[in-house]
Amino acid sequence: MTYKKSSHNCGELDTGNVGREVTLKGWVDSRRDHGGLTFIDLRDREGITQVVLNPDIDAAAHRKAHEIRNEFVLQITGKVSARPEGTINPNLKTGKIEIYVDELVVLNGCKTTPFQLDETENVSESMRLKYRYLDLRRSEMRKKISDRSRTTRLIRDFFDSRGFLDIETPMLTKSTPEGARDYLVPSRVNPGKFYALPQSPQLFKQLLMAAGFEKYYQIARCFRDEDLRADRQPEFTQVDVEVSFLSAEEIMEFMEELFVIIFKEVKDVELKTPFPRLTWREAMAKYGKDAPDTRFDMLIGDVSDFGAKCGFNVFKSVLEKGGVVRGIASPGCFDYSRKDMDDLIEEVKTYGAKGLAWVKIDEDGKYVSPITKFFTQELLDGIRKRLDAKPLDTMMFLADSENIVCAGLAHIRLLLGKRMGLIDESKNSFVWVVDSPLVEWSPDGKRWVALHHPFTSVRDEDRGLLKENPGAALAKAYDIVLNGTEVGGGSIRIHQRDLQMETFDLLGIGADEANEKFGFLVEALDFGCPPHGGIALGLDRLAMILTGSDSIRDVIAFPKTQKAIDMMTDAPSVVETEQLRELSLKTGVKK
RNA sequence: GGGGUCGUAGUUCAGUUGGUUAGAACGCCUGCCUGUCACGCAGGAGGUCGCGAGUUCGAGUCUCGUCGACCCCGCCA
Repeated sequence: MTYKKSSHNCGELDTGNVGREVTLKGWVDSRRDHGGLTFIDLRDREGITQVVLNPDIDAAAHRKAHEIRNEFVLQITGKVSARPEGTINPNLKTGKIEIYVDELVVLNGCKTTPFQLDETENVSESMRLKYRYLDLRRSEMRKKISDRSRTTRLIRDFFDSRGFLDIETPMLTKSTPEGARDYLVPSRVNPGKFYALPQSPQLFKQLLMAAGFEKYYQIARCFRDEDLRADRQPEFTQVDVEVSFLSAEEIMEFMEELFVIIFKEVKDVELKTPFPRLTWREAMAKYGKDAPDTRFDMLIGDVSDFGAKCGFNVFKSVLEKGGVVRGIASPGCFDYSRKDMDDLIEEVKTYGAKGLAWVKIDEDGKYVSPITKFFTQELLDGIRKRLDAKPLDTMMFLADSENIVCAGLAHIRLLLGKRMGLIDESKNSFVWVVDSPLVEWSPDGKRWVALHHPFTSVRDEDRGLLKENPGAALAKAYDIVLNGTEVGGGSIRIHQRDLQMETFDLLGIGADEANEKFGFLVEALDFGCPPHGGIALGLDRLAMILTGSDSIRDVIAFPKTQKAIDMMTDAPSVVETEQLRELSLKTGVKK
């Protein structure tokens, strides 16, 4: 085999190179054998170049080409030629030229691949994940992974150029009581003790502020041992940011600059700033969730006041128990059959709703529904106005606790919004969701739990509420939402001991426990910790939206399945008893 | 922990009311072909219908169980 240095990649040759002797290396994308003449599309990361094997030019190379199959790895040397008239391929960047091969070296063969690497093939994901290295050769995946790399590059350049320090924080850290389940790592040197893999570098970045670094960022891997979803992996990447002395508003403006750059460079989209701001209460009331998809309207309306005046017992009894009645007008759903409506009812039942009431409006504006008899005309007209419903719409209502009503209607809104074509997929709708409650009541735990985390500061004007009415206290928190997906969240942190201890106390973390679990942080606050705050962006989710992917797995080179298994390596796996013994662990489940 | 969808050739799928030898496309193999680029033409190989029970004269098809992938609820400070 004669090794030769590549002179070009497979995507750059053009008519300007005609006559030159070149060497290319790459994979066989396809081979077209015409007996006398054989064409090979040679592919690398940059593109495809057609090479021609002609027995009149080199008989040996032409003979060898007969043995070549898809995905063989080749080194070819030959002369760049302009393609004959009528054989130019306009779909190829290099379509005006081709290479007449005088030396062909097979660098490696390739077995028949378990699935075709064509773009048109819709291969099952488990097959793709098992042979991920083949899946990643497909141009669609290559584009997604390289767009993600570009995004990462832009993020680093952005922070570096603004004086941020990239500082690494430990991966082997301390298990925290609150929040998600930790991945635990047994300590061999300290039998019976465990590290936790970080759910986020939260505490460390705050300590870096106490250390006086002022501006910190890190592209940090984080781990959560919870069940997976299309947008959730057990290990994921977070763009972690923390700054001293800046207000929430200043941090938001600063982050908007970053989003503007990313969308310009990666998607060539000009974002308008400032992004709209929505209070958490508004988001819940109008969209039913704290991560609203603001690409379309179809807003939820509260009709509890009308419900109280009607004769419909389902509404009245819910309201008497402190629940709410809310509705939404679904455009163009007048022709929905009984079956269609029943299907929608099944949808909302997954969120705990017991049913879904509906009133159709015909083209003359008349109400059609089994429940109209419980309402006066004035009530129905009032509801219709509140929901901005039009002829041929169907108004749908949920009556239940506020949480269930919000979740159910949010689902209906997204489902029908999508089905009715209300969502402009080309839009990139950012919105900041601000002023969220600091805590919410957990009926299960019968205690207050932090909506963000225990280090988030309450608004100055709400400090008194921590004791009087914790549920009404709002936080100095801000979440950034893109097209209905939360892509980041941040807050101004607590930087003084008193407030931190008071907040711990509210969350049921007593002084002793606080000292044991977070003593190092509380102590640091006492040693001149500056006011600080920050944000964490979900890089995987951002890349998912940037690349138009439906699943977070498409922007992660080696993701895990819904059962948190790596189909390629088969992790997690059983380990030797000896390994367990060294770690002072007992053998677990027998296999 | 719960609900749903799916599982048939290497891949993507079709398979009627339970009835003869389970099909198609692409891929693969052999041969022919000097202007193809989804090359073409001729021929060929390829199946434990995820797995295990059951019903039946007879099961890819019906029933139960089980395994796996995906989507969702719970969970994810």
